[in-house]
Amino acid sequence: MSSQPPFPRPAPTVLSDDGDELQFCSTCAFSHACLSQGMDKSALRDLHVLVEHVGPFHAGDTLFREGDPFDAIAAVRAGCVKTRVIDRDGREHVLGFHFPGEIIGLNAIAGDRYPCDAIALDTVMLCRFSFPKISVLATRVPGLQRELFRLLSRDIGRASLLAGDWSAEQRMAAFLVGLSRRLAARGFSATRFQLSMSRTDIANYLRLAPETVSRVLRRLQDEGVLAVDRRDVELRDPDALEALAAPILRE
Amino acid sequence: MSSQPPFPRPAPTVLSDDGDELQFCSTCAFSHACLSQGMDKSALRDLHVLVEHVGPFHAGDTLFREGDPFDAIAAVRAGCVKTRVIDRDGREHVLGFHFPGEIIGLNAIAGDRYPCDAIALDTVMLCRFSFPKISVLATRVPGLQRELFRLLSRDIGRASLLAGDWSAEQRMAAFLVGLSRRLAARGFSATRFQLSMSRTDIANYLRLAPETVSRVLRRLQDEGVLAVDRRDVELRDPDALEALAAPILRE
DNA sequence: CGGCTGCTTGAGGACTATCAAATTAGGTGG
DNA sequence: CCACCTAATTTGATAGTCCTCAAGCAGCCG
Repeated sequence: MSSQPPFPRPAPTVLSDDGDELQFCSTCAFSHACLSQGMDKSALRDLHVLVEHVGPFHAGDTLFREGDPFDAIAAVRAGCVKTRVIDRDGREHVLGFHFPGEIIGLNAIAGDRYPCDAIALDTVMLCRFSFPKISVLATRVPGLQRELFRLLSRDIGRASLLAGDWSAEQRMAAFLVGLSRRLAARGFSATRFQLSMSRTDIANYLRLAPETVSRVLRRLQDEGVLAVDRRDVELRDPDALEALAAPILRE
Repeated sequence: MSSQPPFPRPAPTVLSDDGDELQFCSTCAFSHACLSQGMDKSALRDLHVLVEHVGPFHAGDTLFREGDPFDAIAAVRAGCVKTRVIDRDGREHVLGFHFPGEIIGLNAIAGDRYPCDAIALDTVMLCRFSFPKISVLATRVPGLQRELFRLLSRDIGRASLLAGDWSAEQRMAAFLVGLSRRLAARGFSATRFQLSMSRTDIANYLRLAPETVSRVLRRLQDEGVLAVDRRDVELRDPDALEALAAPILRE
């Protein structure tokens, strides 16, 4: 699964234009946000016409690769996507993890090529939006333009969150609290969830050694804050975690 | 200069509509970029009508403050602007430094308030763009929308640059190389320039202790890479610096 | 069952922060 | 113009956090 074109089309994606289809895709949360930005039903219909549902992808599949020509952003509809770059020395740098409802590809707009790889960590479904088309639509639909500006702007702030010189424990806490909130916002449990990424990926993302991740998790478990069993996590004392993460999350 | 409203208006800013004014303001480089995105002269004129030239501000002046209602982005026309947040423990976190031609306030679009403070480090002049107005214009002028998307997207990538776990020497090299390039792009010398920010600000921005900044600068000077005299810097061996910074700048 | 990969645990060392103090620069008033 | 005061910067000594290296362990799949 390595040299397929970016966002390979599945079997011809014919979008039905009925209420069901609209309702279904609104689970991608992008439409919801657009609605709240003042888009009306007809504009929403225009938006859905230019959506392609792609997937499923499987763990390890590449969704797009650094250097691929940029032509689309995508909303994660199911699963978890890792974005990363490989530097000249062959070292990986994990940029982020993306869950259902979140958009990938926004950092590609500045250039004409994707600046990073996107890799499925489990079974992933996407909603693919042609960027040229959505741009044109955005000129007609102010609510859509506003939502795009909002998404882009929010990612600027997010990117600088982990940039501080926080302790390993604070980073881990912020990571877990962030995960918990994002999953909870999609209707999943806020206190019990699975880590779809490896310890190595977490470590890389948090700029820690894998050994440190392991040690911090053990410490938090010994303190009764967490219960960890392989990739299953239970937040036993969310308040304590929030307190640790507070300076990073700025609250 | 502490409790003035954000972007205080100077004496009534009447913009002449003649060629001179257009030419002058194009030094803010925003217009240049818009032109290259396919905007025509008449659109550019529309853009300039909604610009307010504000300033001068002086070192230490606050341009906007975290929590101020967001209504405008601004292009730095002269001087250097620091953006920062103060966390609950009263500790400062420098988010970035912004030079002529660069835009501040983009990270405020996601909310209705500025998420950080902006502070003049020396004598600063701004071009202020009402965001509601520029948004409306962007729906009519695709080139402007494209440029805004591009600026936002680029900042996402920039924000994650320094997030890695780089050594103090690498961070400092990347900082200096970045400064050199940005200044060179505006026609200033790429090898000799002034640091408009204090050591403490540099340290804070790079997530280092001020003492470490001092030591790294000395080391680089002893190695003949730099010549530092207070806030004057000369890059004596730009290639060596580039080599140090390469993994951070991804080249 | 054996190999493999991913995770955990332990010991030692490197880098940078912290603390303390000397030095220098800049601004102010005489 | 100079002396003084304050803040910024530099320098030195020490300590802490986290990385690196190395080995042991556990789940997963053929």
